[in-house]
Amino acid sequence: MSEALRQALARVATKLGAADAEFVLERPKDAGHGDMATNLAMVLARVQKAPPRAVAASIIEALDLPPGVIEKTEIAGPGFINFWLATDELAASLRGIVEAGPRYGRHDFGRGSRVNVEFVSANPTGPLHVGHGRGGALGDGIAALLEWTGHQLTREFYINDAGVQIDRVGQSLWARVQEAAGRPFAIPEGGYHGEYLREDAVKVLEREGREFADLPDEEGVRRCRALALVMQREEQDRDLASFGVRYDVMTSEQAIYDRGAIPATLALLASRGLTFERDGALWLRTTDFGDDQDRVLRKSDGSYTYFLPDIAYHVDKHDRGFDRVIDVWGADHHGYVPRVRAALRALGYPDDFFHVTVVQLVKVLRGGDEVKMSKRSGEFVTLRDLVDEVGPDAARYFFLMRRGDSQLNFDLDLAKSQTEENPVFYVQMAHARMSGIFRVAGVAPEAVDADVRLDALPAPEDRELLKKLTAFPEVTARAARDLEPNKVTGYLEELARLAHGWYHKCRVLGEPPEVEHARLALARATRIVLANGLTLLGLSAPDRM
RNA sequence: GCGCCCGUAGCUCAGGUGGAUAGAGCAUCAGCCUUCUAAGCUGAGGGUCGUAGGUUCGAAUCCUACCGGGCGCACCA
Repeated sequence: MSEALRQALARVATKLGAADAEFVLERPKDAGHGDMATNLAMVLARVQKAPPRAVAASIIEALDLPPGVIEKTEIAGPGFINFWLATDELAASLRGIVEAGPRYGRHDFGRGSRVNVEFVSANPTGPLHVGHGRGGALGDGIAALLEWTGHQLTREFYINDAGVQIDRVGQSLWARVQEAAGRPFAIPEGGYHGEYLREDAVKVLEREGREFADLPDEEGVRRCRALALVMQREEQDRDLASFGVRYDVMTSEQAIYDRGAIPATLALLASRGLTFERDGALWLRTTDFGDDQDRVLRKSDGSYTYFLPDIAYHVDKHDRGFDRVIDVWGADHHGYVPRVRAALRALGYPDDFFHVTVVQLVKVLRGGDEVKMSKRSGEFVTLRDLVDEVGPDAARYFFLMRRGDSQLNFDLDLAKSQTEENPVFYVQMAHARMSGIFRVAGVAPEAVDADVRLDALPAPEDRELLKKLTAFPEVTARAARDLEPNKVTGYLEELARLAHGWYHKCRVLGEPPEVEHARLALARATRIVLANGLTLLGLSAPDRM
């Protein structure tokens, strides 16, 4: 409903000679300011060199809208124009929600755009921790938002299976195999001391036989490296699946090497004159593209830095035809952003091709105290433990409800509590209550048509709730634009609050037939929006709790 | 030392890209309600938007400096 108004205002701006005017059309928090308000007059006042309130009057004069949309306009404050919508317009919105059903809130403005969202991408060296969980929830939420707005989307996981770290896991696992066979052993320098490798070693001996431990060290390490890789990947996939995250593409770093992409990328950079030699190493001139120092691609000992395969990987994504690539990285990698951006800029990719969303660290709280990550005690660190304790819905919701770039306090007690203070519970309960009305009435929500007159909704709560429902498409659009799923959780909490209040105040069943029918339609629409929001975020929308 | 992120009510956080008297939830206080699932309603108190300057009709929002917290700063991955 706001779209028609927005377009009408844009037409007026054009007529007044300011076609590119950037104005805001918003829903005022103060009910006294109408249903919609715009600052267009104040924006135009600058160009027109006229008092804002006078400009506002001429805007209203020039506004051409079909009849039955706006009931009243008003010039207020320094030059805001406030609009009150006609009730027929709201009734039409109610029908629109019910007709769109599960598609309500979707858009197609992203049509034709191919986007890749890469997230988690944990090293295959151990179990996922809570930070990965946050990256997983956020990456998946961003992906879902882009899908809802019509983008063609690929969810991708990058496996760092080629580096030194995986070698060290292989050595560490081999040591644990020796331990499990009752032999002297030593975890190598820089190796992995986690308990999980002990368990893996036992599995290895079960699967491969006791004589596996008798292999020469070199072969044992080599085979342990491969086994560890498979086992850790399986573990991670299982954890991600129980968390509701699935991928379209898994890309192996090793495969990029095997394909010869490394020398190819090096040649590409060199042919463009972007590299130079110094102190026996090969450098990329990233300072020409916004980095604060040049970066080494090939070390003086002839081996490559991690930077080069990373460039090759992004070149690969570009060559696969994506218009846009979004990487979700942990805060500990954010210093790495400028050099990758510089490299891609150097290759001539558009600036909006590459976007990094950084997730800050997660602090887990129990009983008000921080749960420390402790290797010694093996205390609660993994995503699996978290999901086992609070469930996948609460875990996802808590990771999503804050912006990625602020630090997150994950309150375990709150996440588990079955009270209104717990936002997940609160939102899901609102959905369950809407469902409960139909259960008691003995009718399916789908059987209730939305062909109602709005005068049949007598309470101000009816109208407030409906107005909130009509804001949902704007929320998904804005959340997708900003890549911020927390805008959806925030909206759902506001909607749930209104829904609970409405439920409490406005009786549905047993009212006069016209009122009962209209409120059933409103309950149906509310249930649709709550379900769509929850589904978008990868959460369940239970009918009873 | 340098770079990036953050700093808004007692707590946790919003704040639609510069607009109206800075908002919500929780907590506190005073009342009410107990229903289609108890997880609701009304009101009150609570703020130097980290600090100081600047930009302009207008700044929590943009710029500069400083303070505090976090992360990073390799020919590591």
